[in-house]
Amino acid sequence: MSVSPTPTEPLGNWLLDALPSEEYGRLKPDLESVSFALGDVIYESSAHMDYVYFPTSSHISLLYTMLNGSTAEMGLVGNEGVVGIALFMGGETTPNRAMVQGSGEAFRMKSRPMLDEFKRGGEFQHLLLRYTQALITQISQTAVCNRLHSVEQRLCRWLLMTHDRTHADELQMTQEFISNMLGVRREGVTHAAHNLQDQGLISYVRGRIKILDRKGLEAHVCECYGVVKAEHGRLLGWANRYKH
Amino acid sequence: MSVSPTPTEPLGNWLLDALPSEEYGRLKPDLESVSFALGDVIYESSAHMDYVYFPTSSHISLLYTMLNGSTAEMGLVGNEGVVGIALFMGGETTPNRAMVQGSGEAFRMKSRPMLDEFKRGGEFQHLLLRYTQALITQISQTAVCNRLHSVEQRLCRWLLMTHDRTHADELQMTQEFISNMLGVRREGVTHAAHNLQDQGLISYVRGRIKILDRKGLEAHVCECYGVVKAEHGRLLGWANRYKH
DNA sequence: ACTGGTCTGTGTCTTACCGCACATAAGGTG
DNA sequence: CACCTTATGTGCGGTAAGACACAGACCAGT
Repeated sequence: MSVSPTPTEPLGNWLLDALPSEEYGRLKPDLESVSFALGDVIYESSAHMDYVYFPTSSHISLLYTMLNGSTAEMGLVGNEGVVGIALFMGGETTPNRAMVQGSGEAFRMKSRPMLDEFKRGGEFQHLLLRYTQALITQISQTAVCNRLHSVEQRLCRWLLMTHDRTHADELQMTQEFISNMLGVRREGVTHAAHNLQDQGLISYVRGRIKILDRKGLEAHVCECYGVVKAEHGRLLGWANRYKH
Repeated sequence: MSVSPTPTEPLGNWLLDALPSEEYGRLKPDLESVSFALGDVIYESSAHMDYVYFPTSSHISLLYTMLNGSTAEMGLVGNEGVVGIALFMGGETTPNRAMVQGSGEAFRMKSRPMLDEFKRGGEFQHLLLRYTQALITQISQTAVCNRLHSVEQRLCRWLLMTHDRTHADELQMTQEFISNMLGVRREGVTHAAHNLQDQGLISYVRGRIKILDRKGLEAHVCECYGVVKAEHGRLLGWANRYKH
Protein backbone atom coordinates (compact mmCIF):
# COMPACT_ATOMS: atom_id res chain seq x y z
CA MET A 1 0.00 0.00 0.00
CA SER A 2 1.48 3.34 -1.00
CA VAL A 3 0.38 6.81 0.02
CA SER A 4 0.54 9.96 -2.08
CA PRO A 5 -0.62 13.56 -1.57
CA THR A 6 -3.42 15.83 -2.52
CA PRO A 7 -6.39 14.85 -4.68
CA THR A 8 -7.91 16.40 -7.80
CA GLU A 9 -11.61 16.45 -8.52
CA PRO A 10 -13.93 14.74 -9.13
CA LEU A 11 -12.37 12.16 -6.89
CA GLY A 12 -14.21 9.16 -8.26
CA ASN A 13 -15.82 8.13 -5.00
CA TRP A 14 -19.53 8.80 -5.03
CA LEU A 15 -19.89 9.65 -1.41
CA LEU A 16 -17.13 12.22 -1.53
CA ASP A 17 -18.26 13.60 -4.86
CA ALA A 18 -21.82 14.03 -3.64
CA LEU A 19 -20.78 16.31 -0.80
CA PRO A 20 -21.72 19.98 -0.86
CA SER A 21 -18.68 22.19 -1.54
CA GLU A 22 -18.57 23.51 1.99
CA GLU A 23 -18.36 20.11 3.61
CA TYR A 24 -16.02 18.84 0.99
CA GLY A 25 -13.78 21.81 1.60
CA ARG A 26 -13.50 20.97 5.27
CA LEU A 27 -12.66 17.34 4.59
CA LYS A 28 -10.31 17.86 1.66
CA PRO A 29 -7.14 18.62 3.68
CA ASP A 30 -7.56 15.33 5.50
CA LEU A 31 -7.90 13.13 2.44
CA GLU A 32 -4.93 11.05 1.44
CA SER A 33 -4.66 8.94 -1.67
CA VAL A 34 -3.63 5.33 -1.17
CA SER A 35 -2.96 2.49 -3.54
CA PHE A 36 -4.00 -1.09 -2.86
CA ALA A 37 -2.79 -4.38 -4.25
CA LEU A 38 -4.95 -7.45 -4.54
CA GLY A 39 -5.03 -9.34 -1.25
CA ASP A 40 -4.03 -6.41 0.97
CA VAL A 41 -5.79 -6.62 4.30
CA ILE A 42 -7.23 -3.28 5.33
CA TYR A 43 -8.81 -4.24 8.60
CA GLU A 44 -8.25 -7.36 10.60
CA SER A 45 -11.18 -8.79 12.52
CA SER A 46 -11.72 -6.96 15.82
CA ALA A 47 -8.53 -4.95 15.33
CA HIS A 48 -8.24 -1.24 15.93
CA MET A 49 -9.05 0.95 12.93
CA ASP A 50 -7.30 4.24 12.26
CA TYR A 51 -8.81 5.26 8.97
CA VAL A 52 -11.93 5.09 6.88
CA TYR A 53 -11.38 4.34 3.20
CA PHE A 54 -13.24 5.69 0.20
CA PRO A 55 -12.40 3.42 -2.74
CA THR A 56 -12.16 4.96 -6.19
CA SER A 57 -10.71 2.42 -8.60
CA SER A 58 -10.20 -0.33 -6.02
CA HIS A 59 -12.82 -2.47 -4.40
CA ILE A 60 -12.85 -4.21 -1.08
CA SER A 61 -14.39 -7.36 0.21
CA LEU A 62 -15.85 -7.76 3.69
CA LEU A 63 -15.13 -11.27 4.89
CA TYR A 64 -15.74 -13.44 7.85
CA THR A 65 -13.37 -16.24 8.80
CA MET A 66 -14.67 -19.14 10.82
CA LEU A 67 -12.70 -20.79 13.58
CA ASN A 68 -12.02 -23.72 11.27
CA GLY A 69 -10.56 -21.40 8.64
CA SER A 70 -13.37 -21.43 6.10
CA THR A 71 -14.36 -18.00 4.91
CA ALA A 72 -17.27 -16.26 3.27
CA GLU A 73 -17.93 -12.80 1.96
CA MET A 74 -20.75 -10.71 3.34
CA GLY A 75 -20.35 -7.58 1.31
CA LEU A 76 -18.43 -5.80 -1.39
CA VAL A 77 -17.51 -2.13 -1.37
CA GLY A 78 -16.49 -0.18 -4.44
CA ASN A 79 -16.40 3.47 -5.34
CA GLU A 80 -20.02 3.83 -4.29
CA GLY A 81 -19.14 3.45 -0.66
CA VAL A 82 -16.82 3.51 2.29
CA VAL A 83 -14.94 0.92 4.30
CA GLY A 84 -14.86 1.32 8.05
CA ILE A 85 -18.43 2.12 8.98
CA ALA A 86 -17.75 0.92 12.53
CA LEU A 87 -15.83 4.13 13.10
CA PHE A 88 -18.84 6.37 12.69
CA MET A 89 -21.41 3.86 13.90
CA GLY A 90 -19.64 3.97 17.22
CA GLY A 91 -18.40 0.42 17.51
CA GLU A 92 -14.73 1.13 16.78
CA THR A 93 -14.17 -2.39 15.47
CA THR A 94 -16.04 -5.15 13.66
CA PRO A 95 -15.64 -8.91 13.90
CA ASN A 96 -14.68 -9.19 10.25
CA ARG A 97 -11.86 -8.58 7.90
CA ALA A 98 -11.68 -6.20 4.96
CA MET A 99 -9.52 -7.36 2.08
CA VAL A 100 -8.70 -5.81 -1.28
CA GLN A 101 -10.41 -7.73 -4.01
CA GLY A 102 -9.62 -5.44 -6.88
CA SER A 103 -6.36 -3.50 -6.84
CA GLY A 104 -6.48 0.24 -7.35
CA GLU A 105 -6.80 3.54 -5.57
CA ALA A 106 -8.73 4.85 -2.61
CA PHE A 107 -8.82 7.90 -0.39
CA ARG A 108 -8.42 7.52 3.29
CA MET A 109 -9.14 9.81 6.19
CA LYS A 110 -8.16 9.63 9.83
CA SER A 111 -10.91 8.66 12.19
CA ARG A 112 -10.81 11.94 14.12
CA PRO A 113 -11.52 14.49 11.35
CA MET A 114 -14.05 12.11 9.82
CA LEU A 115 -15.91 11.93 13.12
CA ASP A 116 -15.77 15.69 13.61
CA GLU A 117 -17.51 16.21 10.31
CA PHE A 118 -19.91 13.32 10.92
CA LYS A 119 -21.03 14.86 14.19
CA ARG A 120 -21.96 18.11 12.53
CA GLY A 121 -24.97 16.19 11.27
CA GLY A 122 -24.89 17.55 7.74
CA GLU A 123 -24.90 15.94 4.35
CA PHE A 124 -21.78 13.94 5.17
CA GLN A 125 -23.56 12.15 7.99
CA HIS A 126 -26.63 11.75 5.89
CA LEU A 127 -24.71 10.18 3.02
CA LEU A 128 -22.74 7.83 5.22
CA LEU A 129 -25.86 6.60 6.95
CA ARG A 130 -27.72 6.06 3.72
CA TYR A 131 -24.76 4.18 2.35
CA THR A 132 -24.72 2.08 5.50
CA GLN A 133 -28.32 1.19 4.93
CA ALA A 134 -27.51 0.15 1.38
CA LEU A 135 -24.74 -2.02 2.76
CA ILE A 136 -27.15 -3.59 5.22
CA THR A 137 -29.40 -4.50 2.30
CA GLN A 138 -26.46 -6.04 0.53
CA ILE A 139 -25.48 -8.11 3.57
CA SER A 140 -29.07 -9.18 4.21
CA GLN A 141 -29.50 -10.28 0.66
CA THR A 142 -26.28 -12.23 0.87
CA ALA A 143 -27.63 -14.01 3.94
CA VAL A 144 -30.76 -15.05 2.09
CA CYS A 145 -28.98 -15.81 -1.18
CA ASN A 146 -26.46 -18.03 0.60
CA ARG A 147 -29.32 -20.00 1.96
CA LEU A 148 -31.54 -20.37 -1.05
CA HIS A 149 -29.53 -20.23 -4.27
CA SER A 150 -27.13 -22.47 -6.12
CA VAL A 151 -23.40 -22.00 -6.48
CA GLU A 152 -23.82 -21.15 -10.13
CA GLN A 153 -26.34 -18.42 -9.42
CA ARG A 154 -24.23 -17.03 -6.64
CA LEU A 155 -21.20 -17.02 -8.90
CA CYS A 156 -23.15 -15.00 -11.47
CA ARG A 157 -24.18 -12.57 -8.81
CA TRP A 158 -20.67 -12.23 -7.55
CA LEU A 159 -19.26 -11.70 -11.02
CA LEU A 160 -21.81 -9.02 -11.79
CA MET A 161 -21.24 -7.24 -8.49
CA THR A 162 -17.52 -7.34 -9.07
CA HIS A 163 -17.91 -6.22 -12.65
CA ASP A 164 -19.97 -3.23 -11.51
CA ARG A 165 -17.12 -2.19 -9.25
CA THR A 166 -14.24 -2.88 -11.61
CA HIS A 167 -15.42 -1.02 -14.69
CA ALA A 168 -13.38 -3.47 -16.77
CA ASP A 169 -14.28 -6.68 -18.56
CA GLU A 170 -11.30 -8.64 -17.37
CA LEU A 171 -11.11 -9.60 -13.72
CA GLN A 172 -8.04 -11.07 -12.09
CA MET A 173 -8.82 -13.75 -9.61
CA THR A 174 -8.31 -17.46 -9.21
CA GLN A 175 -11.04 -19.97 -8.55
CA GLU A 176 -9.47 -20.62 -5.19
CA PHE A 177 -9.96 -16.94 -4.33
CA ILE A 178 -13.55 -16.93 -5.50
CA SER A 179 -14.29 -20.09 -3.54
CA ASN A 180 -13.26 -18.24 -0.38
CA MET A 181 -15.68 -15.46 -1.21
CA LEU A 182 -18.61 -17.68 -2.00
CA GLY A 183 -17.84 -20.00 0.89
CA VAL A 184 -17.71 -23.11 -1.30
CA ARG A 185 -15.01 -25.55 -2.38
CA ARG A 186 -12.64 -24.60 -5.13
CA GLU A 187 -13.96 -27.48 -7.23
CA GLY A 188 -17.45 -26.10 -6.88
CA VAL A 189 -16.28 -22.90 -8.53
CA THR A 190 -14.48 -24.86 -11.26
CA HIS A 191 -17.71 -26.62 -12.00
CA ALA A 192 -19.92 -23.53 -12.00
CA ALA A 193 -17.41 -21.49 -13.98
CA HIS A 194 -17.22 -24.27 -16.52
CA ASN A 195 -20.95 -24.18 -17.01
CA LEU A 196 -20.91 -20.44 -17.55
CA GLN A 197 -18.06 -20.82 -19.99
CA ASP A 198 -19.91 -23.51 -21.94
CA GLN A 199 -22.77 -21.08 -22.30
CA GLY A 200 -20.39 -18.47 -23.64
CA LEU A 201 -20.97 -16.03 -20.79
CA ILE A 202 -17.40 -15.87 -19.54
CA SER A 203 -13.98 -17.13 -20.43
CA TYR A 204 -11.66 -18.35 -17.77
CA VAL A 205 -7.91 -18.88 -18.04
CA ARG A 206 -5.61 -19.20 -15.07
CA GLY A 207 -6.75 -16.41 -12.85
CA ARG A 208 -8.13 -14.28 -15.65
CA ILE A 209 -11.85 -14.06 -16.15
CA LYS A 210 -13.37 -12.24 -19.09
CA ILE A 211 -16.98 -11.18 -18.95
CA LEU A 212 -18.11 -12.00 -22.47
CA ASP A 213 -21.85 -11.60 -22.17
CA ARG A 214 -23.07 -9.42 -19.38
CA LYS A 215 -26.67 -9.58 -20.49
CA GLY A 216 -26.44 -13.35 -20.42
CA LEU A 217 -25.14 -13.29 -16.87
CA GLU A 218 -27.96 -10.99 -15.87
CA ALA A 219 -30.44 -13.42 -17.33
CA HIS A 220 -28.81 -16.21 -15.36
CA VAL A 221 -28.47 -14.56 -11.98
CA CYS A 222 -30.92 -14.83 -9.10
CA GLU A 223 -33.14 -11.93 -8.11
CA CYS A 224 -30.74 -10.97 -5.32
CA TYR A 225 -28.48 -9.05 -7.64
CA GLY A 226 -31.28 -6.85 -8.89
CA VAL A 227 -32.71 -6.19 -5.44
CA VAL A 228 -29.40 -4.95 -4.09
CA LYS A 229 -28.63 -2.90 -7.14
CA ALA A 230 -32.03 -1.22 -7.14
CA GLU A 231 -31.73 -0.45 -3.47
CA HIS A 232 -28.28 1.03 -3.94
CA GLY A 233 -29.68 3.19 -6.68
CA ARG A 234 -32.61 4.30 -4.60
CA LEU A 235 -30.57 5.09 -1.51
CA LEU A 236 -27.59 6.68 -3.15
CA GLY A 237 -29.56 8.57 -5.75
CA TRP A 238 -27.41 8.10 -8.79
CA ALA A 239 -28.90 11.22 -10.29
CA ASN A 240 -27.48 13.43 -7.55
CA ARG A 241 -23.86 12.62 -8.18
CA TYR A 242 -20.99 14.98 -8.89
CA LYS A 243 -22.57 18.04 -7.40
CA HIS A 244 -19.45 20.13 -7.39
CA MET B 1 -52.39 -4.80 17.75
CA SER B 2 -53.74 -2.62 20.54
CA VAL B 3 -52.52 0.75 21.74
CA SER B 4 -52.57 2.07 25.29
CA PRO B 5 -51.34 5.25 26.96
CA THR B 6 -48.47 6.47 29.04
CA PRO B 7 -45.56 4.30 30.19
CA THR B 8 -44.04 3.69 33.61
CA GLU B 9 -40.33 3.18 34.20
CA PRO B 10 -38.08 1.37 33.65
CA LEU B 11 -39.66 0.61 30.34
CA GLY B 12 -37.91 -2.66 29.69
CA ASN B 13 -36.32 -1.66 26.43
CA TRP B 14 -32.60 -1.25 26.80
CA LEU B 15 -32.16 1.56 24.35
CA LEU B 16 -34.84 3.66 25.98
CA ASP B 17 -33.71 2.78 29.47
CA ALA B 18 -30.13 3.73 28.70
CA LEU B 19 -31.07 7.29 27.74
CA PRO B 20 -30.01 10.19 29.94
CA SER B 21 -32.99 11.67 31.79
CA GLU B 22 -33.00 14.82 29.72
CA GLU B 23 -33.31 13.02 26.41
CA TYR B 24 -35.73 10.52 27.82
CA GLY B 25 -37.84 13.37 29.10
CA ARG B 26 -38.11 14.84 25.63
CA LEU B 27 -39.09 11.54 24.07
CA LYS B 28 -41.46 10.33 26.76
CA PRO B 29 -44.56 12.20 25.61
CA ASP B 30 -44.23 10.59 22.20
CA LEU B 31 -44.01 7.02 23.39
CA GLU B 32 -47.05 4.84 23.02
CA SER B 33 -47.42 1.33 24.31
CA VAL B 34 -48.55 -1.29 21.80
CA SER B 35 -49.34 -4.95 22.08
CA PHE B 36 -48.41 -7.48 19.41
CA ALA B 37 -49.74 -10.91 18.62
CA LEU B 38 -47.69 -13.65 17.02
CA GLY B 39 -47.62 -13.24 13.27
CA ASP B 40 -48.50 -9.54 13.18
CA VAL B 41 -46.71 -7.82 10.33
CA ILE B 42 -45.16 -4.55 11.45
CA TYR B 43 -43.57 -3.48 8.21
CA GLU B 44 -44.20 -4.81 4.78
CA SER B 45 -41.32 -4.96 2.35
CA SER B 46 -40.70 -1.54 0.74
CA ALA B 47 -43.80 -0.10 2.35
CA HIS B 48 -43.98 3.26 4.03
CA MET B 49 -43.13 3.25 7.74
CA ASP B 50 -44.77 5.58 10.24
CA TYR B 51 -43.27 4.42 13.50
CA VAL B 52 -40.18 2.97 15.06
CA TYR B 53 -40.80 0.23 17.60
CA PHE B 54 -38.92 -0.50 20.80
CA PRO B 55 -39.86 -4.03 21.87
CA THR B 56 -40.09 -4.81 25.55
CA SER B 57 -41.66 -8.22 26.04
CA SER B 58 -42.22 -8.92 22.35
CA HIS B 59 -39.65 -9.78 19.74
CA ILE B 60 -39.64 -9.24 16.05
CA SER B 61 -38.17 -11.08 13.14
CA LEU B 62 -36.69 -9.42 10.06
CA LEU B 63 -37.50 -11.52 7.04
CA TYR B 64 -36.93 -11.58 3.37
CA THR B 65 -39.38 -13.20 0.97
CA MET B 66 -38.16 -14.44 -2.39
CA LEU B 67 -40.17 -14.09 -5.56
CA ASN B 68 -40.96 -17.80 -5.39
CA GLY B 69 -42.35 -17.40 -1.89
CA SER B 70 -39.58 -18.99 0.12
CA THR B 71 -38.49 -16.93 3.07
CA ALA B 72 -35.53 -16.57 5.40
CA GLU B 73 -34.80 -14.57 8.47
CA MET B 74 -31.90 -12.18 8.56
CA GLY B 75 -32.21 -10.82 12.06
CA LEU B 76 -34.11 -10.90 15.30
CA VAL B 77 -34.91 -7.88 17.45
CA GLY B 78 -35.90 -8.07 21.08
CA ASN B 79 -35.90 -5.64 23.96
CA GLU B 80 -32.26 -4.86 23.29
CA GLY B 81 -33.11 -3.02 20.11
CA VAL B 82 -35.38 -1.16 17.78
CA VAL B 83 -37.33 -2.02 14.66
CA GLY B 84 -37.35 0.50 11.86
CA ILE B 85 -33.73 1.57 11.52
CA ALA B 86 -34.43 2.70 7.96
CA LEU B 87 -36.24 5.70 9.39
CA PHE B 88 -33.16 7.17 11.01
CA MET B 89 -30.66 5.75 8.54
CA GLY B 90 -32.40 7.84 5.94
CA GLY B 91 -33.75 5.19 3.62
CA GLU B 92 -37.41 5.46 4.67
CA THR B 93 -38.09 1.86 3.66
CA THR B 94 -36.31 -1.49 3.49
CA PRO B 95 -36.84 -4.36 1.09
CA ASN B 96 -37.86 -6.70 3.90
CA ARG B 97 -40.67 -7.48 6.20
CA ALA B 98 -40.81 -7.28 9.99
CA MET B 99 -43.02 -9.83 11.67
CA VAL B 100 -43.85 -10.51 15.30
CA GLN B 101 -42.24 -13.72 16.37
CA GLY B 102 -42.97 -13.54 20.06
CA SER B 103 -46.15 -11.84 21.19
CA GLY B 104 -45.94 -9.12 23.80
CA GLU B 105 -45.49 -5.41 24.28
CA ALA B 106 -43.48 -2.67 22.63
CA PHE B 107 -43.28 1.09 22.60
CA ARG B 108 -43.65 2.96 19.42
CA MET B 109 -42.83 6.47 18.39
CA LYS B 110 -43.76 8.49 15.35
CA SER B 111 -41.03 9.01 12.83
CA ARG B 112 -40.99 12.79 13.19
CA PRO B 113 -40.24 13.23 16.92
CA MET B 114 -37.80 10.32 16.74
CA LEU B 115 -35.93 12.04 13.94
CA ASP B 116 -35.93 15.37 15.74
CA GLU B 117 -34.21 13.80 18.71
CA PHE B 118 -31.90 11.74 16.49
CA LYS B 119 -30.69 14.87 14.74
CA ARG B 120 -29.68 16.50 17.98
CA GLY B 121 -26.74 14.12 17.86
CA GLY B 122 -26.84 13.15 21.53
CA GLU B 123 -26.90 9.85 23.31
CA PHE B 124 -30.07 8.81 21.51
CA GLN B 125 -28.32 8.95 18.16
CA HIS B 126 -25.29 7.29 19.59
CA LEU B 127 -27.28 4.41 21.02
CA LEU B 128 -29.30 3.87 17.87
CA LEU B 129 -26.21 3.78 15.72
CA ARG B 130 -24.39 1.38 18.02
CA TYR B 131 -27.42 -0.83 18.05
CA THR B 132 -27.51 -0.70 14.26
CA GLN B 133 -23.94 -1.87 14.17
CA ALA B 134 -24.82 -4.76 16.44
CA LEU B 135 -27.65 -5.62 14.08
CA ILE B 136 -25.26 -5.53 11.14
CA THR B 137 -23.08 -8.04 12.94
CA GLN B 138 -26.08 -10.24 13.49
CA ILE B 139 -27.08 -10.11 9.84
CA SER B 140 -23.52 -10.72 8.66
CA GLN B 141 -23.14 -13.69 10.89
CA THR B 142 -26.43 -15.04 9.60
CA ALA B 143 -25.09 -14.75 6.07
CA VAL B 144 -22.04 -16.78 6.91
CA CYS B 145 -23.88 -19.23 9.13
CA ASN B 146 -26.44 -19.90 6.42
CA ARG B 147 -23.63 -20.83 4.13
CA LEU B 148 -21.45 -22.95 6.36
CA HIS B 149 -23.51 -24.64 9.07
CA SER B 150 -26.01 -27.47 9.27
CA VAL B 151 -29.73 -27.16 9.87
CA GLU B 152 -29.33 -28.63 13.33
CA GLN B 153 -26.70 -26.09 14.34
CA ARG B 154 -28.73 -23.27 12.92
CA LEU B 155 -31.79 -24.47 14.77
CA CYS B 156 -29.82 -24.42 18.03
CA ARG B 157 -28.68 -20.91 17.29
CA TRP B 158 -32.14 -19.78 16.50
CA LEU B 159 -33.60 -21.35 19.63
CA LEU B 160 -30.96 -19.71 21.80
CA MET B 161 -31.43 -16.32 20.19
CA THR B 162 -35.16 -16.60 20.63
CA HIS B 163 -34.79 -17.82 24.19
CA ASP B 164 -32.61 -14.80 24.99
CA ARG B 165 -35.40 -12.55 23.81
CA THR B 166 -38.32 -14.39 25.35
CA HIS B 167 -37.12 -14.73 28.93
CA ALA B 168 -39.26 -17.87 29.19
CA ASP B 169 -38.49 -21.55 28.74
CA GLU B 170 -41.51 -22.34 26.65
CA LEU B 171 -41.70 -20.99 23.12
CA GLN B 172 -44.78 -21.09 20.99
CA MET B 173 -44.06 -21.83 17.38
CA THR B 174 -44.69 -24.55 14.87
CA GLN B 175 -42.03 -26.29 12.85
CA GLU B 176 -43.59 -24.78 9.77
CA PHE B 177 -42.97 -21.34 11.23
CA ILE B 178 -39.39 -22.15 12.14
CA SER B 179 -38.72 -23.56 8.70
CA ASN B 180 -39.66 -20.20 7.22
CA MET B 181 -37.17 -18.52 9.51
CA LEU B 182 -34.31 -20.86 8.83
CA GLY B 183 -35.11 -21.01 5.15
CA VAL B 184 -35.39 -24.80 5.08
CA ARG B 185 -38.20 -27.30 4.53
CA ARG B 186 -40.56 -28.10 7.34
CA GLU B 187 -39.37 -31.71 7.33
CA GLY B 188 -35.83 -30.51 7.81
CA VAL B 189 -36.90 -28.83 11.03
CA THR B 190 -38.79 -31.97 12.12
CA HIS B 191 -35.63 -33.94 11.66
CA ALA B 192 -33.32 -31.51 13.46
CA ALA B 193 -35.80 -30.95 16.29
CA HIS B 194 -36.10 -34.66 16.71
CA ASN B 195 -32.37 -35.02 17.13
CA LEU B 196 -32.31 -32.30 19.76
CA GLN B 197 -35.20 -33.95 21.54
CA ASP B 198 -33.45 -37.34 21.52
CA GLN B 199 -30.51 -35.69 23.22
CA GLY B 200 -32.82 -34.27 25.85
CA LEU B 201 -32.12 -30.65 24.96
CA ILE B 202 -35.67 -29.66 24.10
CA SER B 203 -39.15 -31.09 24.11
CA TYR B 204 -41.50 -30.45 21.27
CA VAL B 205 -45.27 -30.87 21.19
CA ARG B 206 -47.49 -29.32 18.59
CA GLY B 207 -46.25 -25.78 18.44
CA ARG B 208 -44.86 -25.77 21.95
CA ILE B 209 -41.12 -26.03 22.46
CA LYS B 210 -39.58 -26.32 25.88
CA ILE B 211 -35.94 -25.50 26.36
CA LEU B 212 -34.87 -28.28 28.73
CA ASP B 213 -31.12 -27.91 28.69
CA ARG B 214 -29.80 -24.55 27.68
CA LYS B 215 -26.19 -25.45 28.47
CA GLY B 216 -26.57 -28.44 26.20
CA LEU B 217 -27.82 -26.27 23.37
CA GLU B 218 -24.91 -23.91 23.88
CA ALA B 219 -22.54 -26.83 23.61
CA HIS B 220 -24.24 -27.87 20.40
CA VAL B 221 -24.50 -24.54 18.62
CA CYS B 222 -22.01 -23.16 16.12
CA GLU B 223 -19.68 -20.32 16.99
CA CYS B 224 -22.00 -17.79 15.32
CA TYR B 225 -24.22 -17.55 18.35
CA GLY B 226 -21.37 -16.58 20.63
CA VAL B 227 -19.89 -14.08 18.20
CA VAL B 228 -23.14 -12.18 17.86
CA LYS B 229 -23.89 -12.27 21.56
CA ALA B 230 -20.44 -11.03 22.50
CA GLU B 231 -20.68 -8.24 19.97
CA HIS B 232 -24.09 -7.19 21.25
CA GLY B 233 -22.65 -7.10 24.74
CA ARG B 234 -19.66 -5.07 23.68
CA LEU B 235 -21.65 -2.56 21.65
CA LEU B 236 -24.59 -2.12 23.94
CA GLY B 237 -22.58 -2.16 27.15
CA TRP B 238 -24.76 -4.28 29.35
CA ALA B 239 -23.22 -2.65 32.40
CA ASN B 240 -24.54 0.79 31.46
CA ARG B 241 -28.20 -0.10 31.53
CA TYR B 242 -30.97 1.49 33.51
CA LYS B 243 -29.28 4.79 34.03
CA HIS B 244 -32.35 6.53 35.30
C1' DA C 1 -68.29 -38.59 19.30
C1' DC C 2 -67.59 -37.28 14.82
C1' DT C 3 -65.25 -34.37 11.69
C1' DG C 4 -62.05 -31.37 9.70
C1' DG C 5 -58.06 -28.87 10.21
C1' DT C 6 -53.54 -28.30 11.84
C1' DC C 7 -49.30 -30.23 13.24
C1' DT C 8 -45.73 -33.67 13.16
C1' DG C 9 -43.40 -38.09 11.78
C1' DT C 10 -41.69 -41.24 8.13
C1' DG C 11 -40.30 -43.06 3.86
C1' DT C 12 -38.21 -43.01 -0.74
C1' DC C 13 -35.95 -40.86 -4.43
C1' DT C 14 -33.07 -37.24 -6.21
C1' DT C 15 -29.77 -33.66 -6.24
C1' DA C 16 -26.23 -30.37 -4.88
C1' DC C 17 -22.34 -30.09 -2.81
C1' DC C 18 -18.39 -31.78 0.03
C1' DG C 19 -13.90 -34.36 0.68
C1' DC C 20 -10.33 -36.49 -1.24
C1' DA C 21 -7.10 -38.01 -4.63
C1' DC C 22 -4.93 -37.20 -8.55
C1' DA C 23 -4.21 -35.76 -13.48
C1' DT C 24 -3.18 -32.14 -16.47
C1' DA C 25 -1.89 -27.60 -17.97
C1' DA C 26 0.14 -23.16 -18.03
C1' DG C 27 3.59 -19.91 -16.57
C1' DG C 28 7.87 -18.46 -14.31
C1' DT C 29 12.65 -19.10 -13.27
C1' DG C 30 17.13 -20.86 -13.38
C1' DC D 1 14.89 -26.40 -21.90
C1' DA D 2 13.99 -28.66 -17.46
C1' DC D 3 11.81 -27.96 -13.40
C1' DC D 4 8.71 -26.16 -10.05
C1' DT D 5 4.81 -23.83 -8.57
C1' DT D 6 0.36 -22.54 -9.27
C1' DA D 7 -4.11 -23.12 -11.38
C1' DT D 8 -7.54 -25.91 -13.16
C1' DG D 9 -10.06 -30.28 -14.51
C1' DT D 10 -12.08 -34.73 -13.24
C1' DG D 11 -13.73 -38.79 -11.06
C1' DC D 12 -15.66 -41.24 -7.14
C1' DG D 13 -17.93 -42.00 -2.83
C1' DG D 14 -20.39 -39.83 0.92
C1' DT D 15 -23.81 -36.86 3.05
C1' DA D 16 -27.05 -33.21 3.93
C1' DA D 17 -30.98 -31.66 2.52
C1' DG D 18 -34.50 -30.99 -1.26
C1' DA D 19 -39.22 -32.62 -3.32
C1' DC D 20 -43.09 -35.35 -2.91
C1' DA D 21 -46.34 -38.40 -0.78
C1' DC D 22 -48.73 -39.96 3.10
C1' DA D 23 -49.71 -41.55 7.72
C1' DG D 24 -50.64 -40.63 12.21
C1' DA D 25 -51.69 -37.56 16.14
C1' DC D 26 -53.62 -33.95 18.39
C1' DC D 27 -57.11 -30.16 18.88
C1' DA D 28 -61.36 -27.60 18.25
C1' DG D 29 -65.89 -27.03 17.11
C1' DT D 30 -70.57 -28.68 16.35
